[in-house]
Amino acid sequence: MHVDMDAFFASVELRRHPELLHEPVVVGGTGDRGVVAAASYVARSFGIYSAMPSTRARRLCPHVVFLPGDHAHYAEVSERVMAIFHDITPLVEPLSLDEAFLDVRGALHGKNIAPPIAKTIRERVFETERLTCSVGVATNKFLAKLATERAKPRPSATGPVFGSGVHVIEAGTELDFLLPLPVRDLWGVGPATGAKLSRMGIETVGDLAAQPERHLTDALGNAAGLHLHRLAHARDERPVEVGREAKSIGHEETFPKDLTDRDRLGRQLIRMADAVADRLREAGLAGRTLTVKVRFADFVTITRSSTLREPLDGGLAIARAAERLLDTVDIDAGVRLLGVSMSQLGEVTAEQLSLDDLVGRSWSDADDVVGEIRGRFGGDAIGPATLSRPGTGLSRMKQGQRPWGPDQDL
DNA sequence: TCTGGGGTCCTCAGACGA
DNA sequence: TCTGTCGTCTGAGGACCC
Repeated sequence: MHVDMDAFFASVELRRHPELLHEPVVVGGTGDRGVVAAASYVARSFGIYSAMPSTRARRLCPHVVFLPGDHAHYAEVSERVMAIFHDITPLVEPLSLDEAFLDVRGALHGKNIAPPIAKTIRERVFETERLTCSVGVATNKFLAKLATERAKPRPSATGPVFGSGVHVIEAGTELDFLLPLPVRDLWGVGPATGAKLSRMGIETVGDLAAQPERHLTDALGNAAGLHLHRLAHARDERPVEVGREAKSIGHEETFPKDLTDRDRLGRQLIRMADAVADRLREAGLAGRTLTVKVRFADFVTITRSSTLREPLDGGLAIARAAERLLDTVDIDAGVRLLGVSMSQLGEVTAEQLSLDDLVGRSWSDADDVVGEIRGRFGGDAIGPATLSRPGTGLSRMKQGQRPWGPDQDL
């Protein structure tokens, strides 16, 4: 079973701003380089959809109401919704804040009671949160996700057209549902693979299913070819996975204007390293592989990475290593986006220190103390001195504070 | 039309040791 | 000692997802 909240961020905002209920509302980056994170159904009736550049959304609907978004609040709501799912079954695999897979086979006791369970979930979510969700029921994960799409409300000129909110693909009817769909509907077929398949004359899942496995692995590579061949035959044995652990933690930002000044970029890098270190420490993790990502003015994107002998979780250590990587990059063309991420994560055992302990200790110890001070007095209580210089216009930025593009100049 | 941010997974090439 | 092969690791980049 797959559950997906309807226009989640936008719906949460409409709940807080009922006066906007009949207005086109978008949650996303408000600046020229922002994108739409979620569009209300009224906004969708103007042709606005997620991931659309904010400038284009404004052109399509000049009176659209842009809201900057509140990631922390959405996370809280998400947690409560997930708790409702957990009341139904312990086998819940969240995919993002607004959707999850549920394995309800254990609740079936030999009977197909998934449809009533789906109905119950919708009712409970609406009763407790005043939010609607759509549910797909099928014999495996990817079909359940496709079923959810069929259950979703559809935007129209007069507002959203709500269906039953639940779509069930009965066992034995999987291929009837699947084969007529456009191949682009399959999980793993994006613009690039879609274009490649189209050049091979493959437009529908049926076309794909008719291909020998070898044709697909030759054209798309081993993993993607096998994966799509299986999906096209409605085969997906992936279990609902509970408690998946993060494999990387990173932070990246697009600047309102391209940067060419090395010092300014360096300060941005320190700020991002600091944000990543914060999140690593919160999770009790350290990373061995550091990656710096640079996107130039022409949108060409490169990464430079380095695997370190010792795992890092300190802001200063990460920043220093990141600066060494940045120094290998020619930034004259202008940098549009900069990012820092850590992977090869492992647990660390934290050691608490006081400032008095710091005399004669290492920078990693200082990072621990910084973490503790922020824990007690808030995230802005302490930070790298580089970021406090008058005139830098910089402040510490945590995940979600500017998640959908820059709002104003640096 | 001009493209965010946080991720995951895959491919490929090169280095290196057995 | 030299060569070839294989597996593994690393680094870079691409594609995809929400």
